[in-house]
This record gives sequence, C-alpha cells and structure tokens, in this order.
Amino acid sequence: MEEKQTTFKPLDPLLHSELRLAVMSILIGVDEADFVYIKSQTGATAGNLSVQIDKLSAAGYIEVEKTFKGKKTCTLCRITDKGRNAFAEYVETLKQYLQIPKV
Amino acid sequence: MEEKQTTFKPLDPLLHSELRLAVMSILIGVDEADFVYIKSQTGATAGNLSVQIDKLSAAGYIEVEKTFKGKKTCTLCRITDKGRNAFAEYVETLKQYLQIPKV
DNA sequence: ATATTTGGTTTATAAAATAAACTGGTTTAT
DNA sequence: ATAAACCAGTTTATTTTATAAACCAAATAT
Repeated sequence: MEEKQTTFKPLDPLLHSELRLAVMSILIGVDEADFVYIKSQTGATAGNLSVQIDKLSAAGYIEVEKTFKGKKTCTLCRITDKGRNAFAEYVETLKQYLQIPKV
Repeated sequence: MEEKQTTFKPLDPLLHSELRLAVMSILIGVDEADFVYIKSQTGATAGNLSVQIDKLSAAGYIEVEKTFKGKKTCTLCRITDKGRNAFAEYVETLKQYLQIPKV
C-alpha cells in the first residue's frame, strides 16, 4: 500500500537561510560565541553577518551582549530558549522534506 | 575534549528553497508526478510552481514532459540522476548545519 | 603623527520568491 | 451557438531577502 504524501509544513523563514542557520548551528553547541569567531567559522562578510545577527536577535532567537575584550569591542551571542525550540522544530520540519524519519 | 566546529559547506542554492525542495522531495519518491498533483501537495500557487519547476528543469535536476490527459494538457515531472545526486548531497551537507550525524 | 588594522554598522545593489494578471483551450450553462 | 466559468499553466510585476560595498570609530603599528 502506498503512503500518501502529506502536505508540507512551512519552514521557519528565519532559520531557512544559509547564514542564519549556520549561526544558530554554532550557537546551539556552545555557551556563547563572539562576532569574530562566528565570522571566521562561517566565512561570512562582516556586513552580512551583522545583518543576520540582528534578525535573529530581533526575533528573540539569540541574545547579543556588547562587551570588551581588553580594549576592543566584543559582540557576544547566545542562543535563547526560544531559539533552541525554533531550531529543534525547524529540524523536525525539515526531516519531512529530506525524507529522514523522525527518530 | 572539545570538538572543533568545521567551516560550513555551502548549501546548493537551487535546493535550499522551500518550494523547490518540496518538489524534489515529492519527485524523489515517485516515478513521475504531474503539475496539478505537485501543486495540490505543496499548496503553491500555479505561477510560483511554474517558475520553480522551470528552474529545476533548467538545472537538469528534473525533466518535464508535456502530454495530454484526455483533452487537457498535463505537465509531467521526473527527477533525473543529476537531481537525485544533488538532493542526496544537499541532505548530507545540511546534516552538518542540523547537527545530525552522517549515517 | 599618520597609516593600517580591527570590529563592527549602515546603506545600496543584486537576486530570489511570490503573487497578480494573462493566455489558450475546454467544459458547462443558456 | 454563444457566453460564462473553469482548467492548466505562463509571463510579468512586485515584494522580500540576501549580500556586498562603503563607511565609521577605536586601537595598533610604523
């Protein structure tokens, strides 16, 4: 018997973006990460990264703290509970598209 | 010991699109599917679907055959080997972002 | 002292997604 | 038979998004 393809759940547009997803992927695995580190890991330009971090922050998916590292400014990012949940749901939703079984 | 986060492999921009990914997801599981069916499964508007099918076709990820179903036109879509490979690679790449282990 | 680099932000441009409007033909109602 | 409504799409226009280029302030190097 054939399985009927159910209609697709929409993908959170905030996470369905290469750079924002990479940022979230980094932040989900660590306590916090700074702008420079995220930039180096993603290979993004500073401008692009700045914009995307703003969007994640505006959505409440991450929180951004501006501090200093010695005399230099340092922008720290941390994932929030909301962000963690959104990420988890995005992954589950995506599995439907990728045909990966839900555990 | 901490695992070092490796830089992210780029995601195939042709597949990293909600609607095109849904189309590919449908086609990967069947022999062929027609426009109307894909439209109903994805909930996309005809215009949007038409454009995205063209892009997948232009990339050689799917092939499109125009036939008739009785007197009505019928646009059939089939995934190609190239498309199947691209999809598989996209899934593997994405796993890095989603923190899903390879196999 | 001034040139360069660092750590970003703001603004402008390019690309993409999406919907609205349209086409060519078919079926249905009058 | 003709008009109205409908179906299966395509084309074009609009909106949204991603991305880079230009910029700025502070720190460091020359």
